[in-house]
Amino acid sequence: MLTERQLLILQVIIDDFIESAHPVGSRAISKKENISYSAATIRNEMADLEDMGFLEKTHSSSGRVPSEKGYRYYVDHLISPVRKQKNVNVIKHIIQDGFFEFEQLVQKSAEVLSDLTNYTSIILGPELFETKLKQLQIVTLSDHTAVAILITNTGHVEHRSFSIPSEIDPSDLEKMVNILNDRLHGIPIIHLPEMFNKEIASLMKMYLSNYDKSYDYLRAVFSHEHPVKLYVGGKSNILLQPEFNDVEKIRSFYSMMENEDEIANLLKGTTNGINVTIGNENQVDAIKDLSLITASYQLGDGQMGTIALLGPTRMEYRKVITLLNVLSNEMTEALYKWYRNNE
Amino acid sequence: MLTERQLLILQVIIDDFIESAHPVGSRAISKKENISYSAATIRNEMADLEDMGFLEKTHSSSGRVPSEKGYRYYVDHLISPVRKQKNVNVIKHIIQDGFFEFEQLVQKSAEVLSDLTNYTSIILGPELFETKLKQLQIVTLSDHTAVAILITNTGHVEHRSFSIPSEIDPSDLEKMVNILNDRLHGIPIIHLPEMFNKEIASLMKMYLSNYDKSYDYLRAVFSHEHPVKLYVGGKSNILLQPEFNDVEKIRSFYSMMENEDEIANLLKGTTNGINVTIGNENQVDAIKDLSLITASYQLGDGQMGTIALLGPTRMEYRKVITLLNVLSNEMTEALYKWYRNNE
DNA sequence: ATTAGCACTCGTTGATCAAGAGTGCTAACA
DNA sequence: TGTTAGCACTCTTGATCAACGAGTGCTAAT
Repeated sequence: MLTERQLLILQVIIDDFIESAHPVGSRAISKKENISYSAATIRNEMADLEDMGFLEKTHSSSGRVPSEKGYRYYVDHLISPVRKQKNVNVIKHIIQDGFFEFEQLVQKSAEVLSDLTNYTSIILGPELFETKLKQLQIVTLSDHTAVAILITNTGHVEHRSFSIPSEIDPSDLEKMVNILNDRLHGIPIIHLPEMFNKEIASLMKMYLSNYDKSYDYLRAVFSHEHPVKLYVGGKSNILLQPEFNDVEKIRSFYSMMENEDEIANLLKGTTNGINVTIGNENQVDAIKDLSLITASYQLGDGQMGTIALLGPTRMEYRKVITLLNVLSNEMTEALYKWYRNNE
Repeated sequence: MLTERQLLILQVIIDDFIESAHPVGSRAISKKENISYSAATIRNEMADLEDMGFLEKTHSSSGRVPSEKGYRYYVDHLISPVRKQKNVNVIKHIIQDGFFEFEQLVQKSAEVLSDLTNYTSIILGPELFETKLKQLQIVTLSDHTAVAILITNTGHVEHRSFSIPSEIDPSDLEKMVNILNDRLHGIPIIHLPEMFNKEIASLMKMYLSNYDKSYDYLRAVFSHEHPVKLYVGGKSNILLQPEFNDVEKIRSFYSMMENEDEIANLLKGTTNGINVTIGNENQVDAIKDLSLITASYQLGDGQMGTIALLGPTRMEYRKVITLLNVLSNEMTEALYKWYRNNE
């Protein structure tokens, strides 16, 4: 168990290191306003904290650096009650500025978040558990081509082009759309793939040429795996962090960020509320020396999306957690207002 | 005027430097198979080439490095007639593998291009000079919200959500859509903004609430400025180039790449055919030490898009030019087939 | 329990030096 | 006259080393 004083010292050390990125020594700590002990005393405490695994040295006679365990303790116990930040108003302002589309709101939020923190922000669109198909439309562009448009009750629109075999009569196509609309209207998106497999496939086979591929594409549109869209902000902001002074690190970071699947994996399985994973706590290798903070937002009827910030383990946890809290609440509220009338 | 021998030496030096990224010395050149002169002779020629501005030294006793003028001459005169590359087949294969949508084709192409070269690829969607409005649809999601969908004759789909004032009757909305469709069908996209200003604005004012913003958004959709979409591939590939061993360089590169407007600016005003701009020939500051190679592709009736590769001035010009040639031709052809029937 | 003092450790910085790559120039050569 | 061998010179790179400073751990005094 940690004493009062150890708690204080640990907190001050981590705060200092988060700000300066330099190992912090006993003398520097003893000079802080709220510290009234001599450097020697601090040294003893630091040695103890190191024995307990909260601190580390970079070399035998260096100052101390928080270990992952240290950060973990800091996040769990030492972050003082969230106090108002100036930035909060920025976020509120952005969100309440009115928006006309989900995408807009999210993209903007991602950028603001990254600018406020200099970390990389990732926002995962809501998983559309309960989104329902509102309407399916097929617009023919010519005798041979058409575009299928799928509209959900939340205003999400997906579209795919495909070609029509020459044997087919446009009226047949129309008929098919009617049938599809009839059978699929109001069906939760998540159930569309089954519907396809069971009932619709045979129908499509009759009417569409190069059935295989058209089928695949339409299936992809309907599948709930696919339309989980990713919004990333400030990928280059993270380069401002001194941790990224190594080209090799930058490379591995960017090549991970180019792989959407991997990022989606990162955010998968995040629970409600704020969630912090530090360094090796992360499952994905590429970010084992980074920290990820996620927050979820709700979409009216329980659908969930995720906001996240990715930065060095030496992260401004306090600030980030506050911001994510505010943003997720604001987003939830704004989206609630926006969608509340949608069936 | 350059002598035969100087030409040969210049070419060999640039080829060597492009491959190795190291300043090349006289001894190394004299050892090449197709060179039968001694190092001393080469040195004399190199000094002359330097006097003429085709070569540079990194310091007083270093080997030579091509100057921008050198690269320019190399690109204009020394690139041997394009010979078949293995990679050509890769491209053909990708393109001819069939595609169902423009976006898919383009995104895939961008990735392949970047993978084949280890440079960053940028593809600018076609400017839709002659694209015509095929259909406009408004789907109501609820009493208060609706989504407008705009479909062009090329299968491009844009959509925007907006809110409906409570005073409006759905049938009125329907009426409005009918009117809009009536007036706008077949109108080239490029003319839509005027149409809006002149005729449609007053119409919308009657029917839509928060008219100002809805109007702005719909206008943005219709405007031809906006839908010039950008596809970027392999942003992290460029980090493999030894030129990018400096964190500051990487930062400036990435922050430019995050700014779509700036990239669009880069590619604006490119002419038909292949175009190479080297280093300071570029107008945009952020890439004054890079080279940009662009190629245009056609969309059936003369609409034009641009494919580009961005890399260090020490670029494999020969290979890149070949690839861009092939790809732009293949894209033009594929798009021609794809769109040929669209009205 | 705290702290002053001190010896010790280790990373950083800057100077020095040798090796190596490459040049420019001169003089000899075909 | 064009080409080449030879050599002195330049500059970068990498290694080595000493001085320095920040910081620690430990001991002894308060």
